[in-house]
Amino acid sequence: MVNDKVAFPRVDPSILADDGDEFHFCSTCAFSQACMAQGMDKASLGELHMLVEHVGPLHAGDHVFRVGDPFEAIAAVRAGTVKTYIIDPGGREHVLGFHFPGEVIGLDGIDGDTYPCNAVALDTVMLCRFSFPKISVLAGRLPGLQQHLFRLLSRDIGRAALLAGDWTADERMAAFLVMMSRRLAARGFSADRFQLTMARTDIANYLRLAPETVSRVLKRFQSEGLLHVDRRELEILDQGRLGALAAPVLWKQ
Amino acid sequence: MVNDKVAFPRVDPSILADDGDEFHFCSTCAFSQACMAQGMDKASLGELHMLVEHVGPLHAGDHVFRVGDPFEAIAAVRAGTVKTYIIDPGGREHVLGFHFPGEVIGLDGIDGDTYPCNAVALDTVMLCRFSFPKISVLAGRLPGLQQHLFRLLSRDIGRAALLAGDWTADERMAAFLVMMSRRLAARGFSADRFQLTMARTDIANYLRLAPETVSRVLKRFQSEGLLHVDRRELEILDQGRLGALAAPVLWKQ
DNA sequence: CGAACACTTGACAGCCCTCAACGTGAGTGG
DNA sequence: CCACTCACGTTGAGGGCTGTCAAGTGTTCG
Repeated sequence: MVNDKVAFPRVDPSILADDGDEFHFCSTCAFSQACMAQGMDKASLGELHMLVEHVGPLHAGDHVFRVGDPFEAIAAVRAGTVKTYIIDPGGREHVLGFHFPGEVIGLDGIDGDTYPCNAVALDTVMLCRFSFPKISVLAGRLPGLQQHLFRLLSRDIGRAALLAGDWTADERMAAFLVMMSRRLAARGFSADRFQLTMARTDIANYLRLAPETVSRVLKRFQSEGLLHVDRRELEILDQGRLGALAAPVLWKQ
Repeated sequence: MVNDKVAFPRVDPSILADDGDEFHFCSTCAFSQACMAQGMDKASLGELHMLVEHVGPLHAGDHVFRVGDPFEAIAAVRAGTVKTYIIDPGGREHVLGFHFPGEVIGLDGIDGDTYPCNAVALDTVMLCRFSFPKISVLAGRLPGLQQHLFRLLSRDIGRAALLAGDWTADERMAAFLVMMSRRLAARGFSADRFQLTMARTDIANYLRLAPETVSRVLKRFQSEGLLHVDRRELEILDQGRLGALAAPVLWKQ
């Protein structure tokens, strides 16, 4: 059974992470990166910083928020992997996404007053939490921040395209691995060697495939020399061919 | 061959529609409805109104904007149907959505400085055009408007879910018809009788099915008494059963 | 009237899901 | 240290849905 602890509504401010402090954003933060790049001045960054709360560590199975929890904040993942998912009336789980360091969760709550999905830690997770009412007010005064929020939202609309097409199992799997590699590389992790922090069942659920199909495709990819996989340890051996397989799916990005 | 006229960048302000004027929003406008409902005051509405340009009429095949056009504005559909689509490197068309009166197009351009898709009129179309730089500045001063823009964006994230699942052809088709019925009904049109303003090929492309499958499913639905279809004229005879078929797809909405 | 296009109908095959059984590793308790 | 358990993952057989290919029908428009 999964851990029932819900971490988001009950922040423990005494537990702070080590690479961000009162005056420095963590180096991987989705907000500071984007804001800096867009020329937000130091004062603005400072104001943004006032809103942040460090949350964690959460452990595998801990929930960040659940369906129906009041929508109060969005959060950037600092470390670990967060899975967002919903349970349909038939009891089947639908995985909406995986969120790696530097990425933002909770955006889809903006349309309502409660979260529309569950978010659970897959391993040890650290978060930066931003109160949405406060960041919203601040966005009214800082055009750069408003623009950034618009962009984060708009970007998520496009990301869904990976799942929207009627791709084959091979194309879906290749695209999933390439995207994961790119997203991790963008935050300074290795593009060729990383952990599949989620279960095969989760990958299958995300890609709308059967778990058996995920197994078979991974095995065939390995036999074809595209990659080496041992349990959840993955090494991509041929980014070129894997990218070529994924190309029809990812041509927009 | 489709008409190559591109209407959006070259507005003809002399052509105005008849149910909205200098001082009144058209009754179906997505903005005025939402803003009123959220308690925006008359003065704010007036400011918003200053930004609007009426565009049209466009005719079937006219483009509202194309991939790569500079992103300058979003628009609300006042009359007719707009199809958004992209062409992949293989030359295949992917239909992203159909947009009926009262709905907004162009939102996915916010993430960049050009439109990421094409938008074409499927029949006679009237639009209300909002300059994005201007509405963006205004949003900084009017929290209600900013909130509304956030919600419009966030809502589109959810809408993609219709296509994301691994539904059967029957479920997809039923969900498509139910959604179309609901959206038209929300703007005052009949929920039971309406025109399929798009070609079978477009529906197939949108639902990621083969055109032949769309044909077969519609025929079977008719033989089962769910609906009556003659060319592009559609009548839903059994909303209950159609809704039941669509339920697995639409349970969130 | 002819051509182009949209749509329909039929035959067939392939991909992937389902069902079932088995293998494997981590954690637990004796 | 070992046996046990359980979840996770793998492997195999079979079938159904839907895409592809092909041909035919109907409609619109020049």
